Amino acid sequence: MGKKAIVTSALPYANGEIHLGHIASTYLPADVTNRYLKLTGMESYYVCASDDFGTPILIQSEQEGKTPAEYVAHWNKRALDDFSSFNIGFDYFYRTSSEENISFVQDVFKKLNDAGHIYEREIIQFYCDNDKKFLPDRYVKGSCPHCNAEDQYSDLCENCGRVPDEIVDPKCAICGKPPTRKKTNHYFFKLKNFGDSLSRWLDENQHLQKDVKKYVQNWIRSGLVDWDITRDISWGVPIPLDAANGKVLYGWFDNHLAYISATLKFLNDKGIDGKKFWNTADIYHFIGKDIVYHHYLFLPAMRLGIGSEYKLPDFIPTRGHLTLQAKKISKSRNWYIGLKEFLQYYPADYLRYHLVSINPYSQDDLNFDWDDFATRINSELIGNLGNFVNRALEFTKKEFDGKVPEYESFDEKDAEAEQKIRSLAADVGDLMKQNHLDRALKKIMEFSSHFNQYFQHKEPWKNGPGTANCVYLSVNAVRSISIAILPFMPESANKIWMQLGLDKKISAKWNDMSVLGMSANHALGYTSPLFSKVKSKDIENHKKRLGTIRTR
RNA sequence: AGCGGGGUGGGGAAGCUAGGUCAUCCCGGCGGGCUCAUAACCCGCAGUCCAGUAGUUCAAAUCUGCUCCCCGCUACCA
Repeated sequence: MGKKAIVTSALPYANGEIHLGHIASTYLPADVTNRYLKLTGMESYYVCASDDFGTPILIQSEQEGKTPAEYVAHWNKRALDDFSSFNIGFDYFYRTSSEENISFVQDVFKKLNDAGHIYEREIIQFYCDNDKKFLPDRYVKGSCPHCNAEDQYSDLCENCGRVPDEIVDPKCAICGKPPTRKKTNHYFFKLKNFGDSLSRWLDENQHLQKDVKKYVQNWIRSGLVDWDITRDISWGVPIPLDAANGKVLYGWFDNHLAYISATLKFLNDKGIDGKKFWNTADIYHFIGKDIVYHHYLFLPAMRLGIGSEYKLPDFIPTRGHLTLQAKKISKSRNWYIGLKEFLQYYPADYLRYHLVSINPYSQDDLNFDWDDFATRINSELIGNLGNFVNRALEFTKKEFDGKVPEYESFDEKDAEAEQKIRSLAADVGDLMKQNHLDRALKKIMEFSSHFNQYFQHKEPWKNGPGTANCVYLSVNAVRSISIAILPFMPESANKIWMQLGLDKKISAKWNDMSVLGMSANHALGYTSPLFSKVKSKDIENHKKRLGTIRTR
């Protein structure tokens, strides 16, 4: 690991609210990682942006009678508000429709074009005379030529799972009228040119997940297809060629370039050489498994295509999708939970705790279950961690006037407890470095559990010999917990810090959690339980809301 | 159809990439303890021999083959 890092996560598409699925696979893991990296003393920045362009946004904004720019401005702000209330701590949140990104993208396009990686070809596209629009695949519906299922998108039949070569009885998805076919000139990116170099990059990068690599290598082996990067619409980055005649670039050509352009804007404004920083930093792109292709093929190919002027990613942590009550998330069936809604019920840290603990470092899907949520919060977060923090601090208040006692010589159990503190930073840190955030969090819970046992066995309430040691070590363990959970549950971490009578915000670094930093006679602050329990009656209500159509 | 991932005590999950020290963790059940702590916490017990089958091996949940059953993905769709 170097000293600098840039952390990004998949860009939220600016046409809807953030829900639990978004944060579970990308934003939360990225945020936890960024906070961890900062805590270890690295200069790490978490940069993100709203993804503003594309046909769905154009059509939706028209239907709402807004300009696309107004429309995306609304969702950009809404996304940032929601993320902020969930303590996703972006260092910078920008947008793909920014001037900086547009000119950066056009510059990349020109460079790729000059290097011979772009060519022009005439293709036939569906065109709707009624809506006066070319219709990309998602906007044509019809019957599947393989299984005859009706009302299928022309790019994928949901019934048989195959990709139709030629959809039967095509209809415009917007107005329902049959489209015509029209010739149009499109620009293509020669992805074929990059098969070997992509394959080599995948082999050489030791940080990428093995299963994802295998998946992508299979794809390369079966032959890459050149990539159509053109859209015949008005809302996008204009292709910087006279002959392009107002055509724009496909959203997936421009959006990931905002990782770079937003970073440059942010760092240059701070007076840092952004390009130099980028090329000497560890680059992390956190994504969900749905966009593996874009990040393991298109994105690196484009960076290779401009001579690796900006380095390729070191880490592309890829995680699975979230299901709700074991069923796929679906907005139209109201089978989803908006982030904003969730935060009206429970504190951000509850969700952060739960989502990290059920989220492995793999492409496996993870399931959000309301009962499981309640159990985990009540028995683990509160019963184990919250209880230990509270009992240790309360006991000190009651029996030692709120002051950390002087310790005496340690017995075997004390020595073992001290050792747990000494090794915590390394134990948890090892897992963090490997991106195993779920296991790291479990390690912290094990630590807390050990101290519950320790406290129980020492029976300090009987005020026998060794009581002072028990309290001294327990209060120190609370301090360790506070630092350790900072990346995961920043609010609770700082709350504990204050209860310990330290500053308002944690100033310690990661390794400080393995130091006995609470010395004798230090006075604790105001203490109170950190969490309150999740009630089963509320859980039942939350479950009922799923799947029912809400009126607003 | 192709590719990928799974099937572990009543429920939910680890472990399996480096085979033995593995049967672990949480919930639930039963019994006990403690009373500092949010009826929290601690201790103990019952229950699986790790989908099935055939192998490799001194040794397999962990490797290989086959069978059955689940699930996900499939390029311009974020």
